[in-house]
Amino acid sequence: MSLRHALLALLTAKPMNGYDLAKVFDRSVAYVWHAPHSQIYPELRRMEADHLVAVESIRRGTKGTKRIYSITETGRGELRRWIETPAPIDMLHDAERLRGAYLEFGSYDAARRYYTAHRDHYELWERQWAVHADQIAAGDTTLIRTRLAAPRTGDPATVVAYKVHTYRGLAAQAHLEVEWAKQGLAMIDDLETQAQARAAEGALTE
Amino acid sequence: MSLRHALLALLTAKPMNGYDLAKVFDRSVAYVWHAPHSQIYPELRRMEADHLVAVESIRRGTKGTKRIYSITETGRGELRRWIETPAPIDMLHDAERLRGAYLEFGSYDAARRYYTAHRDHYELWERQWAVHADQIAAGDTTLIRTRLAAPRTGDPATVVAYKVHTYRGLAAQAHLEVEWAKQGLAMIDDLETQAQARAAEGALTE
DNA sequence: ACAGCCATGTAAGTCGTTACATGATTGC
DNA sequence: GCAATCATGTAACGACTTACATGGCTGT
Repeated sequence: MSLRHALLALLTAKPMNGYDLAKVFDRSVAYVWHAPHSQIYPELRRMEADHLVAVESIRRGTKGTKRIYSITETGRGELRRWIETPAPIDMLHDAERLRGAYLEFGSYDAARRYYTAHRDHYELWERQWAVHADQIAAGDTTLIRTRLAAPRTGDPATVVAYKVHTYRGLAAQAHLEVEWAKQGLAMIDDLETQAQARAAEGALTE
Repeated sequence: MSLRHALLALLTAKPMNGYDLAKVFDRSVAYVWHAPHSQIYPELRRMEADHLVAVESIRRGTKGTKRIYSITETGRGELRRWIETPAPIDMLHDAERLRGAYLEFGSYDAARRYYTAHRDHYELWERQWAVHADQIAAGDTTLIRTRLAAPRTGDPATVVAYKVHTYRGLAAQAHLEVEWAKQGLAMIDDLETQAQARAAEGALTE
């Protein structure tokens, strides 16, 4: 139900149609939860059926309609419930780490490619998360400004602080990932030279 | 396809039936990738259909049969391909972090519950990952011993090193999560007292 | 007129979750 | 005889992915 709550959270800033929601999503929530528009549209329909959002349809040309969603009281209640109710942390499904634990099935070069890609990936995300945290801290995105200006938003310092702490936390995690990958690369060099040394010794003994 | 590769990796140690595989899974791969037996049995059937594993059926009572799976050459090829081929890192779906970014929809106490649960969760996992890494480093699990004794296992030091580095990495990540949660708890105290101070000031001014 | 963005979807397939279901063997 | 554990599944549902599909509006 994460997508649902993410969309509700965005709609507390202001009413939006699916397209705008998808765009705003990509520049905010997507830093923790990715979703393509093909998932957003049907989810909004389901949320409408569950009365979490209300829709205003606007004609567009002869056939098309633009659907503007706004959060309902039921929707706000669901957001509150979502945070107030303790939620078990999901079971682990770390495909990346799984590959990392079984690199022995490939060559040393494949292992190097793995760690290099890992390092590059998290170097990128470290920057992105850090920038995003700074932007929120500075009130420097349209979304956060709209959100803080919206009625019934609680203490602005609190709203900002939770997000900043989350994204700085992610940046710190990413930093550790980068360090881990670099150590991995050094480790592979050691493993390979040691394996070669043993192979050479074995050849002499034979 | 992670489950598939995890099962193949386990079968390089020795042939096993679904039940044993599920048990061994829980004490090894499950530290990075969770799967219940209800997923393992059908997956093994599919892997058989794809010739990644071969089966020996053994009668058991009048009706039951025990199915012992072993990895085929095709299966070993698939493991190699899995590691040799660069794989894109999955899109982010971090439900826990999403909740963390939107704690403002609940009370300060709900936020405290969130961070407390987060801290406890990762304290547990930090210990588990660290212990698991140590056990592998010491060759102290049945699986790793069987694996190292199995034919066609490569350099034992390499096999062990990849896993130890992975699990120590996870332990380090978990440690950071714990620190992050503790900082979160301190942050909430600050936010709440500051919000109360502002509320009191507002009351005076009115 | 054409490109680029606005706008909304559907469809097929894969993977994972939770709950249900059944029977055999072993040790006490 | 009974409990624990061995052993193997099915079913319904929910969530996510990738690809396909269609048409409107806007500026040059």
